[in-house]
Amino acid sequence: MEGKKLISATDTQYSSVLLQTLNEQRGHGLFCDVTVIVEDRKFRAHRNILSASSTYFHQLFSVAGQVVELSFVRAEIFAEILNYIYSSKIISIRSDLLDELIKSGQQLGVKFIADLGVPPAEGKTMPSEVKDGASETSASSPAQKDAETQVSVIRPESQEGMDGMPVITQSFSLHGIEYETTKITVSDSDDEDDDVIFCSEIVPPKECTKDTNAATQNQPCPSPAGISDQKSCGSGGSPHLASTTAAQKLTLSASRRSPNQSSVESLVSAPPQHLTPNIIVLNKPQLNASLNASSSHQTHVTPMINLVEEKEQPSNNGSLTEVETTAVDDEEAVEDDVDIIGSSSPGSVSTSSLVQQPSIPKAANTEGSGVQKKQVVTFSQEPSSKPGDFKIKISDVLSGNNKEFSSGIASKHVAEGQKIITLDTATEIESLSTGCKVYANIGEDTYDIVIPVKGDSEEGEAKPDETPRTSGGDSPNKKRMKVKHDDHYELIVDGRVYYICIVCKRSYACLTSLRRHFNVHSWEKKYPCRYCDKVFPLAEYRTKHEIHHTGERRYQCLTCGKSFINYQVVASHIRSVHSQDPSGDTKLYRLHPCRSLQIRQYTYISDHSSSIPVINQGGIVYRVGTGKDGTEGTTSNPPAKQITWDDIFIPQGNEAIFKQNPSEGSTEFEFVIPESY
DNA sequence: AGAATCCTGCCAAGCTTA
DNA sequence: TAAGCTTGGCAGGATTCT
Repeated sequence: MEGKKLISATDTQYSSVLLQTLNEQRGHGLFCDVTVIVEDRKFRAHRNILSASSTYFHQLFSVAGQVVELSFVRAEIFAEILNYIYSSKIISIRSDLLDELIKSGQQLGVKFIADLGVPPAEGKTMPSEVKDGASETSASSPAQKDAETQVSVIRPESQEGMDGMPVITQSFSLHGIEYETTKITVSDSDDEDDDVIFCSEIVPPKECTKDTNAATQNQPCPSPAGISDQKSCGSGGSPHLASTTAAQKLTLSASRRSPNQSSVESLVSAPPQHLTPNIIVLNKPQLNASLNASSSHQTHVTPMINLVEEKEQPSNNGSLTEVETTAVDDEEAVEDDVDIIGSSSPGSVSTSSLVQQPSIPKAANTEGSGVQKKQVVTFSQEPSSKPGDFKIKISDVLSGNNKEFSSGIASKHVAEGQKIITLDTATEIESLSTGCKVYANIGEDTYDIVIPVKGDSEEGEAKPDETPRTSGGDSPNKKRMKVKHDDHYELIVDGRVYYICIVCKRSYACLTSLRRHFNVHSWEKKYPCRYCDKVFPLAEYRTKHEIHHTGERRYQCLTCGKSFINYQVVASHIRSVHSQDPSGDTKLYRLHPCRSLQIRQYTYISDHSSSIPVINQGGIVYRVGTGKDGTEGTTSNPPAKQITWDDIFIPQGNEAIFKQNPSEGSTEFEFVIPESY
């Protein structure tokens, strides 16, 4: 059959064209399905691309949602990395950024960039020849330090055979060159309509003082086999993909904290297998912070390693300094319905790790040294458990002696004693949460986790309210359940439930408080000042801020009649001038109604006049018909007549027109602050 | 030191859903 | 229509900034 031939054709341009097209799409935000938040910038991208280019993203996207936040890389650097990912080029990056770029590349598992850190043999100069070999030398010492130079780094296609090693072709001084050629300005689109899921991390990456083995970083589909390659970074709590063994990680996080790693326990990386983190390290939540009503952003590492879920490496824990764990079924260790992932240093990508938030109370800080303890937890799956419902039982928790904390070092709240959990972890937890992870304080600094009931996962994903009372309506598609509210964990301390922000680990007694707080992370809503460019994550912040623009003085001292801008000032005035306690039983000040902007968009001013003023988004006041003409309640259809605030605000004489002062009667509320953590 | 901002428990009012 | 949820204001304190 001589007539039949096999013909092959290769489009040599295809890959580059494809990449270019993708880059263009990225530039237009087209088909972007992930938003990476770095510092204040949002980068839209395609998760497929990122995951194919970065081992970090590969793991991260196994569990993360559509929005991830990176805290270990600067926006400027990430932009370069992203440009590389979408263009295969690094063009004219300033050499003084090279170190950082390389480091970030390592952390993100972008092989090419990470390999730039392989020190050239000559050290200082940027050789134009191909570097080679996956040297294991320190990545932290990339040679170039000249801040005045820029370096163009390209990787000629002809170098394919070089196994991906970067080729630095030029080194020259071009300080003035703008590197915008390939820079794509990703629109900071506020895709609030996106089903945005926030994934954040507050843990600064640990320095990887040792080198990461560049040659092994690029594992698009990391497998356990690749894990060991990262061990070299262990001492530094290595960044990306550091898949050290559990023991290593624990040892790391426990015993070694890089100085710059404020507050944080290193995160344990998840196993490469998607959706199945082997290890979960839970740091002590910030319960103490909020419970102590003070949060200071202090660095410290609370020593807690509270829980480790480990898989297939049971033997590793033998050397643990802090925790011993037994393996637990890893199924759903990170529930896939949790789209909010606290992603820490890259190593923790796919874990549902809890990270010590940066703002750790001083108390927690100091206590660190003292609280460190071994904790032995074992997990058992109760027979009655539903699949996926893992109970954690404490077989032994070294009882910490709180008294030790009262030593000088110990902070206030520590001195006052930590609350020690007394509940039966498994049972109480089970009764309290169905939709989210639950932690229980199982020791003075140790919290436990219960994996969400798998059976509920279907609907649990959309279940906003995890409280058990959501009895009825199991319809998975309840409109009401629209939002994924996996923004918190529940922490049970002595039977009391606290809501722990999944991102920063702050604890809240009220879920609403947490929800409100969470916008600080997600920025799902923004509250811009109408007078300046500032934007606030909470409406109240904006309101208070705007007061400074308007100069409005709503707080009036009843004793002398002076008006002040806020409570603090009037309270201070009352204390200092009148030597009285403003928070006492008798009202010593009057709060006049807000004159400017505090009327909700959807509220009316309950005036009896024929028309009702309404504030629209811009703070403009309109009148709308009172009738049931359908327009009421909506501010979106601004009716004709515009009025001013003075039209609706009656500059009171002295009689409090607004008796309504929610604070009245609310000031006596007893804040049950759970012990003095 | 004072101002500005942030934090968090609580509340009330409006909105949504069953 | 009731219950649950969302939103935003308030108190009172803490923290950060100037």
